[in-house]
Amino acid sequence: MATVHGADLGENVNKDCGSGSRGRWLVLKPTQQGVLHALFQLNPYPGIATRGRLARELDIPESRIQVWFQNQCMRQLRQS
Amino acid sequence: MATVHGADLGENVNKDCGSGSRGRWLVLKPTQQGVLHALFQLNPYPGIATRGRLARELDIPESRIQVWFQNQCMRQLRQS
DNA sequence: TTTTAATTTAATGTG
DNA sequence: CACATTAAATTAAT
Repeated sequence: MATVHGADLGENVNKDCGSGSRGRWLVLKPTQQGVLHALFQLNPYPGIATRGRLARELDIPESRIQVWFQNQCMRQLRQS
Repeated sequence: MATVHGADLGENVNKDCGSGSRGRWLVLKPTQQGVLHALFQLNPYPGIATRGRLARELDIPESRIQVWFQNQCMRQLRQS
């Protein structure tokens, strides 16, 4: 077995996100993705206030909200 | 990277699937995945007739139908 | 924006 | 057809 991706990241694959039922590393649940996607269509560039509220509502750190919106912008652009 | 299976996968990354607007290699569309998943729940082991009909309905080769069902079986088992 | 790393999925090969 | 494994793609995060 060739460990192609054998990166020694140790235990950095967080075990629980808070609401995460499956602790893979960091995966948003379909429900959370749905909310994020819906809000993205309304406003691709939410302010800190909106992000904070959303973070509390989805029970995930604001950092991830911000990252998700950034990645979503890139994804939308690369679709074309 | 040891190419253990000296298979000629070099240029086998099809450029256009026909129904796919983005011909990367071969990705089933959510619609097709939905149909396959639904049928899998009804019958995980469809015969050649059912596979053929499904292949024509989804407009994809029967081979891929068969492979998908095999992989789906594995996935269901590995869930636990 | 680019890259890295983890996960998933389509496909191949073997028993 | 079950099973292991590879290659390509997706996605979260730096």
